[in-house]
Amino acid sequence: MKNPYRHNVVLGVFKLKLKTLNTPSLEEAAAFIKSALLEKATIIIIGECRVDYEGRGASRLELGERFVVIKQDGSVLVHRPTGFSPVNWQPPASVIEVAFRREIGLLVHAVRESPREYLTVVFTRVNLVVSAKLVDAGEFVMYVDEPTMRDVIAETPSLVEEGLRVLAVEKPVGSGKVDLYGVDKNGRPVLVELKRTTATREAAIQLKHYVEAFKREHGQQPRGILVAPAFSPSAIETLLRLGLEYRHVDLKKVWLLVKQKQRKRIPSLEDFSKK
Amino acid sequence: MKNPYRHNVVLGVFKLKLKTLNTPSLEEAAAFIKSALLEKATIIIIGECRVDYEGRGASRLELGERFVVIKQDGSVLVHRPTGFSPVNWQPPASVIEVAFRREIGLLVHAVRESPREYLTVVFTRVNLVVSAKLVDAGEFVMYVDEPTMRDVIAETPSLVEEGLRVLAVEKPVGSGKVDLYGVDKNGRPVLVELKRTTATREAAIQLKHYVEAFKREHGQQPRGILVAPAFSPSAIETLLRLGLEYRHVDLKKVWLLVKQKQRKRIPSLEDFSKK
DNA sequence: CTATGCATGTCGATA
DNA sequence: TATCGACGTGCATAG
Repeated sequence: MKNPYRHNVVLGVFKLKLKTLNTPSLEEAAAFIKSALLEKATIIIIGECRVDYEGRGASRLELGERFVVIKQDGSVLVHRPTGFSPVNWQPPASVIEVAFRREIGLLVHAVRESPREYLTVVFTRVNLVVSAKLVDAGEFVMYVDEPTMRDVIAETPSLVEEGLRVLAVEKPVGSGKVDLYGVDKNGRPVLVELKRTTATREAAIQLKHYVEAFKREHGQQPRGILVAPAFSPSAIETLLRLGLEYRHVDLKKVWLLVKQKQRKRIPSLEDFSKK
Repeated sequence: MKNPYRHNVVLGVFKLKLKTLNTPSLEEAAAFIKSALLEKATIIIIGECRVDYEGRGASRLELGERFVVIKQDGSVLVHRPTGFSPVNWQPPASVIEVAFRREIGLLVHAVRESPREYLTVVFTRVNLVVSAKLVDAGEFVMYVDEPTMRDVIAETPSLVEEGLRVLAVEKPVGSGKVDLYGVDKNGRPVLVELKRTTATREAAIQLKHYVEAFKREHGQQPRGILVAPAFSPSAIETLLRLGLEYRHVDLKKVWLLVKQKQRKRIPSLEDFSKK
């Protein structure tokens, strides 16, 4: 047989280089995957497998149908048919070995140093293997996130309080950095801690830490204001108990200001959805 | 043409039901994916795409080659050729729509309510589509995690301190729960906070919160002990400043005790790896 | 449903 | 390399 792979198809040589291998024997699959690893391709394996992991934690996954992804940087993902998270994985830069063992099956072994971790996938059946050399230089921009929110409020401090003047962002205080530092209309120092999502008790405690560190370092008691779109009950209880303040911020207002700054309008997703 | 799909292959009907579609037109891909969605299959699309997201945040990903997974429960993952994390995603139970638009391309639109979030993938080229009905009832056991560590130490408190008696696990204190509550050999109350990984300043602050809440509720100052395999410098600094204690715990010892309790030995991964 | 805390969290920035 | 804090964190669990 000239070609050791059944149903082997090579497509789009000049663009995405992609190969598929349908219903191979485990031995054929092993050869195909080894070759794809040498090419540093992204590999997707669909079939029936068991998974063992040992490292920072330890787990065992019994037999079932899943798909396994080996990426071009050595990361490995084992995905079940439901759920966002992979059930098992190995981070980038893992060393990957593939072997066929007659008595066991197709082994995909990923090892990582520091911390030392092992992931072993044992396939008892392979339905499909895909190998693809993906080229992806597309820019990724997250344009509504915590840094954005911080910058917008730094430029428009009235969103927090009238008369507030912001003097620094990410000001080092103690062993950390407070999001915003400024003075209020009475000239009193103000520390602002920002949360993009609902603020928890932890955020209140974090702010308290900054307030105390500031007092130790500057000998002056600053106001501490926690700014967030919402607050958990325990956050409010803790804030009041610790003598701190809080302000709601309307994320929609922040977004509006962000979009005003961005000249080129980003098309709404509604434009794509049907009426 | 009887079959609207080129290179359509149906395999393993009695086991994993899998179909592939090679180098389809965008229109063919749309039809194939719609059909697969009706079957509630796991779908993998490999090709060139752009991605927009808007919801809790907002992002745009420019053109590049990726693979997109639509799982049987409505979760969507957009993966670049490197990295553990998907660059974009939609959680389970999202509503998915697929459409072909001559001027735009192949649209995969995933919408989620509460919070309202949109994900739109626009394919300009599709190299491969895979549809697979995966059946996965395999049990997943994580046998070294924080609850395990807590239970082991609860049964063997000498790992923390000689003479310590544990009276409660997950004891409610204030608005949270402390991992272990007990009394030392002198009858003084002890609160133990456990970390499975290196303890940070946050962990120390969390423990302090429990100690203060306990004092408020019981009128008695308890000892607070942070137990972890390692401690960051700022954690130690904070612990000392707050009058708290810390103890190293050897995870290997904990594992040994776990494995002793588990009668059936879990096979080592070394058994699979070559000599 | 919200609130809370763990996670093999991952990831990026920084010292 | 280790530490630190954000994350569209996800996720289970308790109330």
